Amino acid sequence: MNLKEWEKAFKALGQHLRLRIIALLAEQELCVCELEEILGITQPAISQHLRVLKEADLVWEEKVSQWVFYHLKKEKLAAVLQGWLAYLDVPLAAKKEFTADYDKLQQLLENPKVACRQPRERGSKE
Amino acid sequence: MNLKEWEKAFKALGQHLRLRIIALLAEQELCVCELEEILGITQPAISQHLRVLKEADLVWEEKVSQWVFYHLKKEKLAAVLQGWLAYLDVPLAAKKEFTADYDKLQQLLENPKVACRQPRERGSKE
DNA sequence: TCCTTATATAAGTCATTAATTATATAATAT
DNA sequence: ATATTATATAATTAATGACTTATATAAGGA
Repeated sequence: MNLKEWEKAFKALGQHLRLRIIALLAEQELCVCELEEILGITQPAISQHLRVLKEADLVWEEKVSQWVFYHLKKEKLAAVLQGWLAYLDVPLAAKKEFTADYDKLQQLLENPKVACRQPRERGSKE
Repeated sequence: MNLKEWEKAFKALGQHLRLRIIALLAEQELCVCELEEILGITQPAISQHLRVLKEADLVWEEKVSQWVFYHLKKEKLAAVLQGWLAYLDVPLAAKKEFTADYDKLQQLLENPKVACRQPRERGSKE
């Protein structure tokens, strides 16, 4: 997982209809026409939401004759969410995508140019 | 937690700058001017992203003289993400916000009007 | 074959979000 | 007081996103 993938996944989750779709697919796989019935929105709207979920790799599709059944990738979803929490426990210095940010932060903390760190040393960096 | 809160939290997480801010605050609390330095974007942009995170209840602010230090609510974030995963394990019938959806789904499954469920009974509802 | 059903994609519109510039507020320092 | 620094809010614009209608594709049934 990298930042871009997490962003895409969280974006996919950040929409009420898609959260509903996920909750429904968590119960069982459903085809587009069933989601249409349940959710009461138009078929293209559903196809588009499903595409967003698929591009975030949170669902997979199974074509059965003329129908397409969508399945939730529950393991993947858990890996994404728990993975983000675990990632936050990695020290900033060890986060590959944050080396530039880490360097900037070190400068700020070590350099007495920054007034907000003067009076009493704040924060956990001693 | 309810659907609206989850939607708001996921929306707040679905943006690369906010993910970066969260990763930085996971290391230690930072004031707006420090985030400005590190992220290299304008101060109002940062304030606005912090507001989104605050409205999703993922950060808290500590005013120290003229500075405002932002802290990550890591426990809350974990509760949101793990809570969503746990919620998905609740049977649809027991999800209070999904009773209408559940009823619709039952109709679909019990009613032989729906062609896609005819050939072989698909899905886990037997 | 032709018609119907299921789904996807395209194009257009409207709403939401992100970023900028400008301004307001609050605290400190002179 | 006045000036400076830090932050927030407002207003505007630009970019995304969601939804609609229309159309394309694919499969099955008459």
